Amino acid sequence: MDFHLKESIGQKVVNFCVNKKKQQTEQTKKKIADSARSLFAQKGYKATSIEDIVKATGCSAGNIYYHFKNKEGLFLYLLEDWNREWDKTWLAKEKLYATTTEKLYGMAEYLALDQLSHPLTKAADEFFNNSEKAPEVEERINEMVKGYIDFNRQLLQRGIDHDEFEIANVTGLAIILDGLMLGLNQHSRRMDREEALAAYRLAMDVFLLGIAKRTR
Amino acid sequence: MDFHLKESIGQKVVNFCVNKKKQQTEQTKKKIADSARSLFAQKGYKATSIEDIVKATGCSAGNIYYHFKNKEGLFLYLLEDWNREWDKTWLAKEKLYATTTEKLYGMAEYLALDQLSHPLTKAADEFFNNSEKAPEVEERINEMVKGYIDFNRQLLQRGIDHDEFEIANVTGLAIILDGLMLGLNQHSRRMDREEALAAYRLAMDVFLLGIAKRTR
DNA sequence: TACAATACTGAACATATATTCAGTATTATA
DNA sequence: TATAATACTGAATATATGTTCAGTATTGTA
Repeated sequence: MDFHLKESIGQKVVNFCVNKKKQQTEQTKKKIADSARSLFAQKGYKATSIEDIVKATGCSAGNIYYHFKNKEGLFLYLLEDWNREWDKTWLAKEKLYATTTEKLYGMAEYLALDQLSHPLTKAADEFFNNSEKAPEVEERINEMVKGYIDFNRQLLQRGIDHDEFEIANVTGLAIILDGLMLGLNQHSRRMDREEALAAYRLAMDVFLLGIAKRTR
Repeated sequence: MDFHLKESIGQKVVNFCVNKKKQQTEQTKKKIADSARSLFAQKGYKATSIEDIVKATGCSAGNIYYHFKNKEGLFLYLLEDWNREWDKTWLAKEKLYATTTEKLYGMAEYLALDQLSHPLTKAADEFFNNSEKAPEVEERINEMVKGYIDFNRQLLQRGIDHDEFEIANVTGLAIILDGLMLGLNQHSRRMDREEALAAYRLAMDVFLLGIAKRTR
């Protein structure tokens, strides 16, 4: 209405206007991400087409490619988003456990439930194992795997420092722990909630007994 | 040369002729299976096209469909062939080990090496996790998984009978053992021979300590 | 030799599906 | 208000690829 107002407030108005575009972008990006996540979870990576996402979001194919580099990029975004979410949730949850042993049981429980409510894991497996990916994507995946291993390694190291476990090869066991969770995840798809929880707990029982301090 | 000879020998000649066709079929089927196995192992399931197999074998697309129902059927054939091979090899190997503990270490070692030399596992994972499969195929896969679990269950049960382990939930542990091997398999793809062997051995160390009889 | 069954060919079919791009609409800037 | 930047459209592109089928060649049968 009054253009002098615009100038008098200056930067603030500009920021507001810029934000309106940023806001729109964020909103659209989120809408695409949410639909895509749900579809990937239901149908898997390959089986979910851009067309599917177009139908689910109501926005055009071109718009998806405006916000994401390509299908791979969209999926990577979801994976990284998921990792961020995990870090956040875990950081809050971790404090509730006193010992590393308790933390590991807590992690197992969370994984059991997260995987059931969050079947993106299935699509992730498909994506990780699919051999037709760009080198940069391969690299990004390697980093993610390294991150998971490192997470376990640090957890186990703290357990050693607190005299809970007796471990010589920490990295090796970090890999084994990840492998155990990874393998169980596949089996948990054929289980209901209670079975999955029991399986993860049992796995952790065995793992912990396997690395427990021995009484000589 | 002499048509009377044909008649005088009778059934034998007939069989010989029938065999010539059967022989041809077997030979072609094997050629296709071998090429396909190698391609699936290199490129993965989805990434290997019928066209690829056509080029590798030198026979036509139609011929592949003459011998196998479709691409899924061809892959299932390879999986079942692999299972048969495993059963045979294991049956021979198993006798060399006295205790179940030794058998489990033997199994781990074999899996570590087999998976390296036999990267069909990667394609198998892709295939198992792919959600676009016919119901009958799904069923066949479920049976295979059941078979793997049952194999472990029997192995563990024998260990219990011989007082080697202390296990309450045999089936649960059979699943965990399979999951452990499955998860390790994924990681072993990023390892060389020695690393993989060490990882599998360490995993079995932990697993066995985790289910060992306790001294009270 | 005539007929039947089996083994095989390869082009055509059907279709799915990631990606681009010329153009339009909306919003920011001066 | 004019220009630039950003957000978006949707049809066209490009192409890959599983599967079929009419027809041919080889082998078995009587």
